Amino acid sequence: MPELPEVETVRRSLLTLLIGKEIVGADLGYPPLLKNATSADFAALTGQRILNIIRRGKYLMFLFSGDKALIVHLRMTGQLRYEAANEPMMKHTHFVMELNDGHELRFVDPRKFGMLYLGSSGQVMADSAWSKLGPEPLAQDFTAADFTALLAQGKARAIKGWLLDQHKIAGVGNIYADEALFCAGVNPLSHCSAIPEAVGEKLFYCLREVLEKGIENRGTSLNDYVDGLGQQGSFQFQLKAYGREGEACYNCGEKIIREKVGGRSSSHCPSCQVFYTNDKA
DNA sequence: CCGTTCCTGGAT
DNA sequence: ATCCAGGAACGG
Repeated sequence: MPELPEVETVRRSLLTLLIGKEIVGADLGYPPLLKNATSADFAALTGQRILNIIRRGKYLMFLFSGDKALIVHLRMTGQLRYEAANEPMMKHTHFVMELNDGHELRFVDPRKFGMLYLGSSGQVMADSAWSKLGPEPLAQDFTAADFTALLAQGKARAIKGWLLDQHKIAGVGNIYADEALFCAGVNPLSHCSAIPEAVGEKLFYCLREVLEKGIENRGTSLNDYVDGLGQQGSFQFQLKAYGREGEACYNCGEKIIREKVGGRSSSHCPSCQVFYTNDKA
């Protein structure tokens, strides 16, 4: 489940390996992944050089010469792998970009949930949800005051669903949402606008902390996630809420429980995560 | 705003 | 054999 820290780790792991490389062949084996163009368009990347890789939320954008760009969203099980051309192709490899260094950039995605967009950088931002994303939680000019002001606009919506809404804040998924809420002591069902300002600020700093620690630890590898070189992260060993159902809370010893919030499983401590509500008792 | 859907592999 | 994981598009 690649979220912001995992996607950023993939970006960093690929960056120096790919910058300046020329694409000498491009094959899209499963065309439905490419949402706004054809496999012939994909093949036409041949001859271009890779200029940069940037990230916004959980989206990666590869910038090529010739004013071309490719947006890749890994969704649940997508992997971008830099592999030697003679390495056996993994099952569920859906695109291959041959490079002029004897390697290939391969996209592997068992569940085929991934999304690709191809075109000019302006086009791919418009065709994907890139341009509709909320602020980057780690951006230096995004402040606690900005965050609490946005939070207040969430009104009676459950904070968990709000954190997962990419239009509000970019890059947060189920794991880091649960971790941030645990860190801040906020129940996932809490109403956004009922969260006291000081607690909202704490949530902001907690969110940043778990995302930064996630990046420092090169991501959370629970099921499928690996970086561009196939290496696992280690943040799964530092999780305090996500996936700890039935285990003792590190703060109070109470058992962590899991319940559905907005259709998604949510792990939290029933004792030290406070439920803030707009409803009058 | 919420629920449903996409898809496969792993757990039960 | 059935259920579940869940990011985001889509429909209501």
